[in-house]
Amino acid sequence: MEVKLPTFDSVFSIDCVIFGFEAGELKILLIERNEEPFKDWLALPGYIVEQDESIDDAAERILYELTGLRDLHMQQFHTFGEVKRHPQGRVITVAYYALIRINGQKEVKPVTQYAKSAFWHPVNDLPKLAFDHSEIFNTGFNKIRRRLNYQPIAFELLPEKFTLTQLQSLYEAVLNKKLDKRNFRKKMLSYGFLKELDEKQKGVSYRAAKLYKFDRRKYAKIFQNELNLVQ
Amino acid sequence: MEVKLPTFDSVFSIDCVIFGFEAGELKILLIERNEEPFKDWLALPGYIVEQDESIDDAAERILYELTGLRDLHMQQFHTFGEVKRHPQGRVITVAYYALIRINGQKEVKPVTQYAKSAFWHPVNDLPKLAFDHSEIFNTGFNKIRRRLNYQPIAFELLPEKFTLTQLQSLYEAVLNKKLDKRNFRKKMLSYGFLKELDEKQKGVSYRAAKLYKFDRRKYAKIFQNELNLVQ
DNA sequence: ATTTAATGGTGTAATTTCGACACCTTATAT
DNA sequence: ATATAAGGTGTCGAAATTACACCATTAAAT
Repeated sequence: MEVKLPTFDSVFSIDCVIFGFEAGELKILLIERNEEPFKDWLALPGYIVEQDESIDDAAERILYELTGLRDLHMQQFHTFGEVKRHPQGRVITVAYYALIRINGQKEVKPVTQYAKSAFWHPVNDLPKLAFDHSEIFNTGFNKIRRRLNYQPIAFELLPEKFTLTQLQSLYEAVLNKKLDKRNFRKKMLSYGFLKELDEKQKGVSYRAAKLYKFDRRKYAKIFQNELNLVQ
Repeated sequence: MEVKLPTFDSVFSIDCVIFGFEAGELKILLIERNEEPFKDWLALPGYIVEQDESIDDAAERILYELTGLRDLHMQQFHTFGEVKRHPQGRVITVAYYALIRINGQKEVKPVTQYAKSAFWHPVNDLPKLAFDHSEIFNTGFNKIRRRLNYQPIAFELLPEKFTLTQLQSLYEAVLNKKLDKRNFRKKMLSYGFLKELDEKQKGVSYRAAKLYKFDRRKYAKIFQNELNLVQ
């Protein structure tokens, strides 16, 4: 049985591609839709912008309502405006991304009923998503893959204290290629924005690695703008 | 006397930052507005997206109507969605840029009455623009400045046949720094996508320079993606 | 015919960066 | 004590980058 739904005119919406890194894998946040169209499908967290909020504010609000996550540093990356991208009417959507630390984050959980659930899903094995969300994801993934090379975004995905091996495996996951351990360490340390801590990794059944911290102040001092972080 | 104007609800618009290069200077296309608000102000070419056209199509149409230019390769670069950015209501605008050859282009001239005139203006000396168009311009300028380093966009701004000095002065104008002549030539030629022609510059009162052409095919063969074009 | 003015066009050497490559060390579990 | 698993480290050749200065060519002016 098909449900007949009202159509509407011009609407702005926001869709979010939220990246996280866990167990050596890059993941994104998906929701299970609880509304037509595409009820029960998996989708990117997204919803409609209100009249009296900026799109940046809307992005924060919508992500919170659908996942319970707050205060992420979201960044707009592309606007999708094909006429038929939404079956019910003209919806132009501004896509945002954010990078977050999965560990230490409480469980993600929708606050509204528009979504049944929210969860992390590896980027390597994504199902078909609602609307044009697969395309939105691909565009966003390409953006951060490139940005990884000239902006220090990796550190937003790692815990505050991390090992060089973790950092390297994050680069390898995003760029999808193996990097040389010695060259990677040499280069990363040469920038001078990694602060070596007096602490070591805990709870591993092998030699514990030194922990490092990203020193945002030093980074800002060294580079006004940006740099080539890898090869 | 103040004119009272109707307000409206959610509206999408497009604004265009069209770059050109002439007489060693980088320029953009401005229009003189013929409508409230900001009647008589200078502004970026821009207007409202129709219900039944994609934003990419709208960008092409609007640019044509306001400047008479057609078939440019326009690219979206950012969406501006502050609540108060338009005095009459909620207008979210998607900004596009394009790079074009000014020479050989017929004079730019609006086709509709929304604009009184359209003309090229050097980027170094821009007046205050209507709405948030100064901010839109700055964002766009930063984008192409970065893109110049890894994509062959310079050739869209130059005539089809150009000298190495012209190419260099374009890079200098966009990056706003002096480059070394010998190193610049060495590097550009080393890529292998510049085709040396059997022709020379004409009409100059000094030694004529060799002309070159950008070989798009070779470029595509050599680089699947992109590269660092300068230092 | 000669000179002047303006830009065209070219090479080398020192330095830095990149990339390939392998082994010993340390901590834990058994 | 031994096995296991990852941590951590240096060198050398190749390639890329940077700094740097002078002669050549053309047209215009004299």
